[in-house]
Amino acid sequence: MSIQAVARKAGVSVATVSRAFNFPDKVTPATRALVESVARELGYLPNASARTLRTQRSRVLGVVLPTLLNPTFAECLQGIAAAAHAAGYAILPLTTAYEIAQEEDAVSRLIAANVDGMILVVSSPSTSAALARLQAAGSPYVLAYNRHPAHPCVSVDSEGASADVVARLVALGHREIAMVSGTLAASDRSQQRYRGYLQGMAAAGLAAPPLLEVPFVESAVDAVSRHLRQPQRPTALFCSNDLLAIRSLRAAARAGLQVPRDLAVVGFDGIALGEDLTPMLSTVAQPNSEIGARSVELLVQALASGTPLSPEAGLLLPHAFRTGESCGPVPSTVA
Amino acid sequence: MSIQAVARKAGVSVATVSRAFNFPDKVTPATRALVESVARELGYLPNASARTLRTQRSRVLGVVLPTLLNPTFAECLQGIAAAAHAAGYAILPLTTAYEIAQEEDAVSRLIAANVDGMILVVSSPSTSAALARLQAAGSPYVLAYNRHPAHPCVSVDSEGASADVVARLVALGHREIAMVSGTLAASDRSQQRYRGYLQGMAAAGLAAPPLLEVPFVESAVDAVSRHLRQPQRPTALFCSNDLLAIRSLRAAARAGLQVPRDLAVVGFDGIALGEDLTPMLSTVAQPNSEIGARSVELLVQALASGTPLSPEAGLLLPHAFRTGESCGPVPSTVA
DNA sequence: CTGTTAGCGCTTTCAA
DNA sequence: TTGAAAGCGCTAACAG
Repeated sequence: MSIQAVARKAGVSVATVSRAFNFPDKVTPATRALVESVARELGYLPNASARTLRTQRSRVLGVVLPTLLNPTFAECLQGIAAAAHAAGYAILPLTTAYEIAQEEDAVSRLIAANVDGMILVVSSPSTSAALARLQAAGSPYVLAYNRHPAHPCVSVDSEGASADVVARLVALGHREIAMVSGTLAASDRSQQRYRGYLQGMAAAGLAAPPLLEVPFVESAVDAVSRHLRQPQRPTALFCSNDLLAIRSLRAAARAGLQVPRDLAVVGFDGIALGEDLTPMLSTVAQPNSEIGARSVELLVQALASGTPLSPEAGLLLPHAFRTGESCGPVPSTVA
Repeated sequence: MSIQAVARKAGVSVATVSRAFNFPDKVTPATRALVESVARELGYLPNASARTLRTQRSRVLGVVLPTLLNPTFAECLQGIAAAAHAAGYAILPLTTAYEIAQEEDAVSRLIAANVDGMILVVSSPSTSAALARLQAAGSPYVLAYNRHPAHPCVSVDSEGASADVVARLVALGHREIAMVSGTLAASDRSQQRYRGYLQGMAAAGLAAPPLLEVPFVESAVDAVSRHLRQPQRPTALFCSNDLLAIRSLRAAARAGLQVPRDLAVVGFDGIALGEDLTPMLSTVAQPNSEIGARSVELLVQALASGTPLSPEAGLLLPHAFRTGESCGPVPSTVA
């Protein structure tokens, strides 16, 4: 079903049909009505590939995310999809499984797909070849969750938030506060969060125990519960993300510890599911959906104005400490 | 960066460049090497829109899902993406938020995007206008999770699995088994699961209490906990999906009930996160990723052979009862 | 206000 | 084995 068929059946030229769709007020109401009715009758839908080829604009935004299996990114994508739709853009999401090689591949595929711009969550902005390629191609983009002075980013102050978490735990009487993280090298977020933790500990005059780095998330429960069985176990666990926090909750149970009575657990991300757990997860809630939406807005705005996005255009969105039930005062017997 | 530029720089015709990429053995090794090196040098990437326009094939598969906020579908999409990639296809996922109008809209957009085929999870196959439109357009498609004799579907035996859950609960001594479900009308899966539950109850000679239908998932905890505070409360809850089961776990705690000591809770879906909860969720585990992957395979196969997919080509994949910790025998004081 | 036409980048006959 | 050229469906000058 092509524009030709519609034109023929309506007895007008293809240009008129095109105008009727793209610039409704450049044709007489009568023609427009005629074209519209014929189009509907024929079930005509403009061919996106042809339009893209001709206009050099696809009205598609590429999205590069680590994984959709972490609800954080699923929530973010939700926000991206909604905002993009509202702005008249479609999205093309690709996942990288936290692998650098896949980041590059994703960017290539998106360029080949003629996306007008991209929103990406990369592992590490400073070392990303994918970003270099993007900049070289002059393709507009925004980083989400990442934070780097040389790129436009939409994120929260992970470092500050993490330091704040430590301060809260300290205020609750905790002094043995350990941090649990996934592979530090896998994401700049975890590095920032760890840095914030160290700052918080230093600010409280506390010595930070070694980071409990859990390379394979699958084995997190084992690793953490083993750690919790040690005699000088921490009284509080600050986890680099909510998925890890959930596993830590399980690790605590496995080690015979009751949360929050025997152990405080705090996460980071603010996934919706955390609110449904028992105990409800205490966490640093990021506005995941909004991070996505604002990224889109920034990008769309840049696309409309033709101005490339400068790093200064980036946004630092507010986070909130979500007071759940997995975090309480240190037991007096220990304190 | 177009094929023209590569051709010019390599001193060959565009046809040769095209062949070097699409039919490497239709050009001499020397020409191929030349073309490849020039292309790499120039950073040439074939323009997908142009190719699609010319060949009438996009090598893109459309995907229509209710939401990515339910890990079930995120896991499924993961499987779809992997299988599609392996088969040389890209995917274009769209979510409908369980709204019929959005299903139609999604199908339209995917048709306009020239997808070669679609995988969809619809609300109800028998009443879906989106499916009717698809069939009219002659576009190949597979339904995932849905089950209907008139369409090719990849799913599990929800009904049988649900009846089996009831049988297991009965074997554990439960007689007061209630079912918790989202809006029944919103999905054929919940209807099948409810039907299976009723069958299971009937088979055990038990009277089924009224279905506890929770229209708004947000209020599930309130609704269920209220239900659990009634004097003649059930001793076991069969939840139509894992998200509801997680909320029921919370509702139980809210009602002062300990799981599984005072109440058994069983879910349906088998989301990965269920295994990390405490208590670990007992559930009917569907092979979510495989459901996606097999759907792709079916579709790709049909695309390759040019044969339209018949309803009989559908697949019924095996499910497994995942024995977690949220489900145990009925306490002797009650039995 | 409407029509004619060139051409976006690519693949694919058809000839050489 | 390679090249010339048509044309996929659409939009945007330009002309009328």
